[in-house]
Amino acid sequence: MHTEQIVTILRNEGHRVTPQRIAIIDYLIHTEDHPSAENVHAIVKKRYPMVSLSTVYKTLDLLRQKKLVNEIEVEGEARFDAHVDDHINLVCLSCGKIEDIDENLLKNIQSKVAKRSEYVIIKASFELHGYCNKCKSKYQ
Amino acid sequence: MHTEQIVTILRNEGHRVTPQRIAIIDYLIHTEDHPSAENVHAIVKKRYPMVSLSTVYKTLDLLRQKKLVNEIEVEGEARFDAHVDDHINLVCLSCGKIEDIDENLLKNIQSKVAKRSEYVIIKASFELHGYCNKCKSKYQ
DNA sequence: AGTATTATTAGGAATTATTCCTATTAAAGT
DNA sequence: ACTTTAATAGGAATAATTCCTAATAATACT
Repeated sequence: MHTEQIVTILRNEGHRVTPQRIAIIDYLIHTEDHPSAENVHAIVKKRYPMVSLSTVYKTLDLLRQKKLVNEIEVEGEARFDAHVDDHINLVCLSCGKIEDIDENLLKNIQSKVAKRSEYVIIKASFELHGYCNKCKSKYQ
Repeated sequence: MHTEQIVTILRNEGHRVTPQRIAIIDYLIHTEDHPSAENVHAIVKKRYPMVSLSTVYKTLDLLRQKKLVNEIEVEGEARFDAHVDDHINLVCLSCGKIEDIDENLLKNIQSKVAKRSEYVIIKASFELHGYCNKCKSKYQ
C-alpha cells in the first residue's frame, strides 16, 4: 500500500486530507519500526513543528478504524504498523523492538475458531514475547 | 492447579503467604472471568474489606512473574486468568467478555517461529477480537 | 477566484490504569 | 515469645490516552 492509495481511500470516504495526516501516513508506510503515538509525533514534528499530539492520536485512530494501520498494545502503550495483513508480532521484552513474521497457519486457526466459537471475529492479534538477537545475550 | 498448590509454590520460593494473597489466588482459580485488577479488588474486598488495590496489583504481578497467572492487555487494561497453558483468548469488543479456546496448532506456530527468527521466545499471546454470542446481534 | 460550511487542528486540561512511597503490620524462622 | 524483614494500606505520583473548545483550513459550491 502506498501513501497516495491511503489518501485516496480517506478522501473517497469523505475525510479531509490534511498535511498532518499525510505526514503521519507517509511515515508509517515507510518505516519498519512499530512506533508509539509519541514516536510518530516526534518524527512528524521534524517536518511540521506545529502538529499536536492529539492530532496524531486522532489520525492513528481513524487509520485503525479504516483498517489501514494495525495497532498492538505492548506494556501499556499502543504501537502502530502499516502492515495490516495477519501476521505474528515478535516483541522484545528488553528493547521493545517488534519484528513481523508472516505465517499462513494463522488463517487456519482463525477459521477453526470461527467455526468452533459463537463469536463473530473482527480482528486477530498474535504476539510472541521474548528477547531479540541483540538483547538475548543479556538474559542468558 | 489448586489454590493450595500455588500457595505451596510461593512458600517454597520464600514468599510469605498472607490472607490477601490466598483470597486473590482463590478467586482467580475459581472464576472463568478474566478480571481486571479492579475487579479482583472488588471481589476480594467482600471477604477482606481492608485489602488495598496496591496489594492486589503487587500480588497479581508476583503471580504473573511466577507464571501462575496469565495477563493479557485489553483496551488499555490488564486482565488476569489462572489458565496458563497456551490458548487463544476470544475478546468481545462490546462487553469485554473473554473466552478461552485451546488449540494445538499454537505449539506448531511457536516452534516454527522460534526456528525462523533469532528471538528467544518467553511468552505467547494469541487474541481474536470480535463480538460474543450475546453482543453480535447489536453489530449486524 | 471568493465564500460558506464544517471537519480538523492545537493546546492544554481531565481522565484512568498503574506504579511508587513509606510508616505500620504481621508471617515465619529461631 | 522475639526478631527480622517481607508485605500491606493508603494515598500521592506517573504516564498514556481522551476530552474540550476556539481557531483554522479543506472542500464544495458559486
